[in-house]
Amino acid sequence: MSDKNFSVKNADDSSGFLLWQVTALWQRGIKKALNVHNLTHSQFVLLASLLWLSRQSEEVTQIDLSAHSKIDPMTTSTVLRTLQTKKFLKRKEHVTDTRAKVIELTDEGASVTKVALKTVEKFDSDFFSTLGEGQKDFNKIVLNLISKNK
Amino acid sequence: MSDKNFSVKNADDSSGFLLWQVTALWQRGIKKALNVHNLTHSQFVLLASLLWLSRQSEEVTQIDLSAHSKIDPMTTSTVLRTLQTKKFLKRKEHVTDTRAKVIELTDEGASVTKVALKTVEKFDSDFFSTLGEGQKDFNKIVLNLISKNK
DNA sequence: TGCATATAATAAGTATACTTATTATAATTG
DNA sequence: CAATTATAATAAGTATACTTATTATATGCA
Repeated sequence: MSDKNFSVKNADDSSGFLLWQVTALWQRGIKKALNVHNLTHSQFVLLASLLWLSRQSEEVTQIDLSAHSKIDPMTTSTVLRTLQTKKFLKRKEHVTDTRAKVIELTDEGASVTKVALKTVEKFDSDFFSTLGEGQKDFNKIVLNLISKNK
Repeated sequence: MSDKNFSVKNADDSSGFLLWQVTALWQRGIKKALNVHNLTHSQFVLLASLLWLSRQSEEVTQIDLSAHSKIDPMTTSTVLRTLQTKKFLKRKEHVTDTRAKVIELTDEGASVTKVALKTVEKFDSDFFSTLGEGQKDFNKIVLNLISKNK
């Protein structure tokens, strides 16, 4: 069963493959959980980012949202327009920077986001519950990976 | 800075958000690394799965590849046709099950896969090197998450 | 055996996620 | 202050990743 083409005996020894698989599993779960709110995961992330950033700043732009959510600017633009169509947010002209758009949650958008936050937090709580106290270690490891690879 | 809508003080305490972010980082890196072979990550995963499964079985079908790679059957179908166009594999009629297609690597496909495997292993080795000996723990944790959530 | 059920593949449609290139405008600096 | 450089947004194009529905065929069991 050994093969010089593969450095590991089986896929379960490949951190990359495992990371990819667990994320796919997590994404499918989140997708189903958010389905009841008629939101995709990216839509939710941008809404939650907007809710978060709106607490500090009056004028949240698309690039602010892209930076905070880590969703690339083009995708951010596309998803925000979808969310505008759904009437969850408004995109206005920026007062001083005419290149930029100021994004604001509508009342409905804020409301949906807050409910969806509970859904996602519940899902995550369940998904990672098997880690128990080890969840803190998991977060530390992943944060380390992120900081070393960005 | 506290807000009853958010259960955590910041996004760095959310395992789900962290998982999503590190995977996005990993995916971007893999994408760039595989770019020199003119392969996407999904294409690579299916090719590597095919190389792997071909060692055990004469007749590897699309559903076999889907199950092994965890890529859903529809996406598997689409990606395999792209790989067929690239002449990296052939899709033949199954002898006994006429619903199924038998997938076989071409010589070029096998060759590309083997080189790409080295590229991916090198990338993963670098990406996870910061974990040091902790990589085994990481794999264990992730395997646990996968088995408990599937 | 014959039929209900399961399975393999895929068509069509929606929504990311990325790339490169473009437009418009800001900001910096010689 | 004019010229260069950087930035915000997005058009166009490619490739997943998923959903629901369909077609064809295989399989299990009464």
